[in-house]
Parts: sequence; structure tokens; C-alpha cells
Amino acid sequence: MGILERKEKQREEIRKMILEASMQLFVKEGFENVSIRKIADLIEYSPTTLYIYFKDKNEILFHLCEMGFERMIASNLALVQIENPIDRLYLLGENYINFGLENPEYYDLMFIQNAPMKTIREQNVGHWPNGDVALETLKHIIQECMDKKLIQSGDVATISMAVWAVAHGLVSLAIRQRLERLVEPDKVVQSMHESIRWMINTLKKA
Amino acid sequence: MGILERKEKQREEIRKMILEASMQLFVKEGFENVSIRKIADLIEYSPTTLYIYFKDKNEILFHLCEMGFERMIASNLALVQIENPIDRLYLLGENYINFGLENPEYYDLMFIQNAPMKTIREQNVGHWPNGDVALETLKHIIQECMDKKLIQSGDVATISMAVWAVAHGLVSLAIRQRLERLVEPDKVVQSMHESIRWMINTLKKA
DNA sequence: AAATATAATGAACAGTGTTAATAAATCGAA
DNA sequence: TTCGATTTATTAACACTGTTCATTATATTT
Repeated sequence: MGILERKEKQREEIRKMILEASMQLFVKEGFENVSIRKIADLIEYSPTTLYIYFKDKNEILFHLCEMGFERMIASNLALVQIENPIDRLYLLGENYINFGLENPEYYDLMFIQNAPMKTIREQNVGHWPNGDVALETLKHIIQECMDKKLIQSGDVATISMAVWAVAHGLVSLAIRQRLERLVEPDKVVQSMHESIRWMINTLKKA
Repeated sequence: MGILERKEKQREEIRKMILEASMQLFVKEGFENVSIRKIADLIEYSPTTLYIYFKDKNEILFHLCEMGFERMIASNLALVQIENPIDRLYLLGENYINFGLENPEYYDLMFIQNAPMKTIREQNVGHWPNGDVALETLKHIIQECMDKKLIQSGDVATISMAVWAVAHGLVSLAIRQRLERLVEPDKVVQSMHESIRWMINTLKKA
């Protein structure tokens, strides 16, 4: 059986090579410049070889997306040290906005592009490993706030959705240059943080 | 001088032809299927001719985008008949969500894609005709609510931004299939409307 | 060593936006 | 009206894109 194992390991290694090359292109040249041919060039394989290891480009993008979520989850490590769930919620929102503004290409892949979701629907049978983890984090904090009667009670999913919507709305409008038409460019970031804080504030009072 | 006028009219007519063909492709085959060559085929011109009438594809998409805003503005005609600005705000939010869900391709172009904004930055010297009209509508209603002390007072732009962010967050997550991971698919639309109503409610109380 | 399974590739398909060079049509002035 | 200049349209090409098929090379099993 050792031989099959080794083959599987080799296979996994080449998959990793492909993903690392994709990642390199992604961070250095941006989302638009990740192409099958450029990845192949970088690892010195022919473009067709990539199709032995991945079904299509969407699957590669899906994995880049998952790595984006890993980064985001890592940026939230400090959360566990905060005992008050409301304060945790504030920091989560702040981190979310900062992550989006600092990693617009990742954010794009994670929350805007269709490609990764196509792979989830076609292959992963509906499972979204890291994405679901991130959403669980939000729901869990909201639940804890509700349990401790720090915010109004209600359907956890619905309230999580509203909070997420504000954060995502702000970030996605910002990175697509839509917010500048409403607020002076140099005040956009500050206004975004105010908005999200205001949102959580009203959850408390209501 | 009449001769220059006629030429200008002819020029404008071909521009219209191009845009109408683009529109036809756009509504029938979707955003992804609007290509220079397909447009050219439809009007029976060569692809290069389009570059005499438009700088690039972005400029064509920009005009499709503007037409999307016209549709959206048209869907808000009923607003003027509502005297209470808060009720007008409720309807505006409802309309916004319905428009996004019913015209995801337009919505994409208007609020998600980069292409139209590139044209605005490169050519229109920062002016966004219909887009700005739509934003003014929102700001005007918020202002009126504040004047009549129906909602908390504050910076109009900032509060408008927050309201817009919720609405856009909901719609864009929905049309990119992200909301289904948080709320059961058949409850997504209802939850969206609840969220936006809730948002406006809190503006009242606060 | 021969047969089989796996891995890798070259060439090609069918498209994309865009540009430079060239041909056709139209217009203004001599 | 003819000549030269300008505008308009086209052909061909560049440099890409994702993806597939038939073929070759490599490695494993019988």
C-alpha cells in the first residue's frame, strides 16, 4: 500500500506547487493576472497539466479564496482574549473592515466573485470549509450577546445577516470606488468605522 | 453650419445603434456575453468601427450602467406621492432590494463592476449623471426626515452611507449566493426586507 | 520483457479587447 | 469640377484567455 500512499503524496505536492504559484501571481500581480498559462509558466509545466490536478480555473480560485479566509481568521485571533461578547463584536467589525481595505483582492474573491461559489456548488457538495467557519464566528458572538442579554433577542441568523450586510456593504462599496461619491474621499475610512460602531450600538439599545 | 449638425446627428445615431445592440445582448444573454465582436455582428459593422464611436468597451458598459440607473429611477416614481419622508424611505429601501433581485445583471454593472467607474474617472471628469441622481434621492429623503425630526440628526452623508450599505450589502451578498449560507434559501428575500425595515426603524427610535 | 495504467504535452478550438495599416467615402477649397 | 484633405470603415494582426483531444513519455504491474 506504501506505493499508493507515495503517489498520493506526490500528487498532493504538485497540487501545492500549483496553488503556491497561483498565490504568488495573485499577491504580486492581482486577481486579473492569475491565468492558467502564467501559473504553468511559473512552475515550468504545460498549461494542460493543471487540468490533471484541478477540474478548472474556478477550483484553483476556490482554494485561493479559502486561503483568504485563513488570513482573515488569523487576523481575528485576538478575539478570544476578549471576554465581553459585545466588545468582541466591535473588534470583529473593525477587523472585517480593515481586512477588506487592506486585502481588496482577497476580499473580492471571498465575497464578490462568483467563481469560488461555482466550485462549491459543483464539487464540494455545498460545503464551504473556511467560509462557514468565519460565519460561525459571527453567529456565535451574536448568540452569546443574546444569551447574556446584551443585545435585543431575535433570530440569530437574521441579526447576523444584518450586521454582515452593513460591514460587507461598506467594504464592497469602498473597494469598488462607490463611497467616494457620498463622503469626501479622505473621510471614507473613518465613516465606515463609525457606521459599523453605530450599527452595534443600536443593537445594544434596541 | 447645418452640415456639421447633420454629421453630428448621424454620429449620434450610430452611437445609439451600438448601444441598443449592446443592450439587446445584455438583457438577452447577460453581462458576460456582451462582447465587441457580438455587438458588431448584430449591427453588421466591423468590430473596429466601434472604436470610432467609443473609446473602449468600458465606455459602452458605462452607458449600459446609466440605463440601469434610469430603470431604477423609474421604479421609484411612486415615491413623490408619499408625503411622509419616513414612509418614502421605507419604500425606497423596498424598491432597492426588489430592483437588485429582479435585475441582477444591471445591479452588477451599477454597483459591483469596476468598468463603469473607470470611464467616469478617465473621461467624465468625475461626473456620474444618473448614479449621482439616485444618491441625491436618498440623501434628500434622509435630510427631510432629519428636518422634520423623524429620525436622529447627524451628518446626512454618513447616515445615508449606512442605510445604503445595509441595502447594498444585502443585495450584493444575495446575488452572489452568499446569503444562503446564513439563512435558509427560501427565507432569504423575506429576511432581507426585514433587515432593511429594521434598520430604518432604529433610525427612528435612536 | 510486455502490457497497462498514469502523467505530461503540443496543437488546436473558439473566443476576448485592442491597434496599426489600408481602403473607401465624403467634404472643402481652388 | 477636379484635387487634396479629412472622416469613416475595414482587414489583418497582436497578444491574450480557458479548455479539450490526440499523442507521447514515464512509471507500474503482470
